[in-house]
Amino acid sequence: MLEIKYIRQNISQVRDAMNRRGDAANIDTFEEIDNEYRKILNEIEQLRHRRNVVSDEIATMKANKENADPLISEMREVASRIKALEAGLSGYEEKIQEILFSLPNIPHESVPFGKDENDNPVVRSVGTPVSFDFEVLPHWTIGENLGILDFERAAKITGARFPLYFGAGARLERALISFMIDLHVNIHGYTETLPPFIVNSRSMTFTGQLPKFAEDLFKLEGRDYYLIPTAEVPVTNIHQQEILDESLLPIYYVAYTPCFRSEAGSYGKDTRGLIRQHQFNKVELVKFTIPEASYQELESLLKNAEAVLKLLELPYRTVLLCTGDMGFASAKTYDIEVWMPAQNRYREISSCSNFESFQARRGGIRFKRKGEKGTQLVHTLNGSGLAVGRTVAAILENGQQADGSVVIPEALRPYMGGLQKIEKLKA
RNA sequence: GGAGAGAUGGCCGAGUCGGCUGAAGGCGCUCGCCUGCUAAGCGAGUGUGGGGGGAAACUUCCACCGAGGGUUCGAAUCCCUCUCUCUCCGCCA
Repeated sequence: MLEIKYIRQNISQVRDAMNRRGDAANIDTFEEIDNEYRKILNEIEQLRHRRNVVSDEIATMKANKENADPLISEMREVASRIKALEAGLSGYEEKIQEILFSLPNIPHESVPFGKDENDNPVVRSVGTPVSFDFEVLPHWTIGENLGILDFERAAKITGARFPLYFGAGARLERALISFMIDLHVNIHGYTETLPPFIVNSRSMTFTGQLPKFAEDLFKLEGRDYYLIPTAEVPVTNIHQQEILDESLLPIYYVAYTPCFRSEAGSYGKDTRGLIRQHQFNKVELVKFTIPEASYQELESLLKNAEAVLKLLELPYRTVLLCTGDMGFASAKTYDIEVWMPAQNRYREISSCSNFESFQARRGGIRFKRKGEKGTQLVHTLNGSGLAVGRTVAAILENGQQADGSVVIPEALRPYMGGLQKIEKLKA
């Protein structure tokens, strides 16, 4: 959410920014409604002032045993007038709230203008895709052949887009989670957290999933509870409505959680394999920082996420999302894309964003500087470090051998009980 | 699930015949003074959001005592609903 004061004072810049993101419709109605709102509010405040003054007079008159009846009957009318105006005002208030909640963040100046993912510049490419001298198989085939992935049975249990792992596959998923968390905790200095996997609508609103993207979420029937689509939601909300001491910042959290997404509107996309599931595991990095440090923190966050791929020896590239491809709440986002041999292209495996004060404003996450009065909003950042299911897919495809086995990256072997390659389970 | 208690400012904590309480007091914090020694003392200041005025320091008005309604000329104080927290009992991984 943007600051209403900022919008009022910089209406043309905001309109410009919304245009760059491809939607400025709300800004025009905002100006109109806001003016009307302030007009009414002004009238109400004058009446309230009058009421406050006269109520005091009534109090003193009563104390002096004087007759205050005329004033009281006058105030009776003032009160009903106020009530009527307030009823009208709340409509405008709601409308303004609605617009504020629907406005995306303003892109940082370093974000290139663009329409969609084709306009995302590549920042760097690391590692070289291996060339195979046999027919490259997609990870779902590899996994099914090895007996470690079973989408058919998963569909029986639940439905489409759910994973079921066996044996070394299940172990691989678990190993990756531990490996990633250990790396981020021991080497990168993050604090491990294990948050709730279900959150209320307030938390969803603070991080930006609600009210605009409700259709992407799974909601629990009859309750104000949602399954989290990412650990970003519960972890960022750890500090909602708090005033943090400056000395605590920056705060780094790493959290493993399953993620649940309805994937509405993506029918037909990535129907096979682990790429697009209703439930997947992810290790997420979240930072809270002072404003002036947030962009350098974004760079280090990105490096932290990339480090996972480097250690797993998976080829990847990093792209900077253009204005038209960025997420709603983000001011700047890098995507990390891993090489998927069977698809012969790079696929997103991490997304690292700086939200600046967008989430902090919604969630009331502030900090206090020593020696200064007042509080300031923190900047929040997060990034996947990494999406685990997609990492499994990448390992299966990049590590596949002619005989159908899959070589496990060396860094991961200690987490696999020393296993070097995954071979077909005995039937 | 049953029975109670409670939600006030950064923190602790007053505040029930509704009216100079935006909120006593304490702690913490900031600035200044004092003090020659990591302490103590003294003075002042110290919530958030919004509207208006001012270049600014600042000033003025409105709102906010868990949330939302209601009663009233007037509510932190009375009534209703909800949420959350805590204690005891039961149940349970």
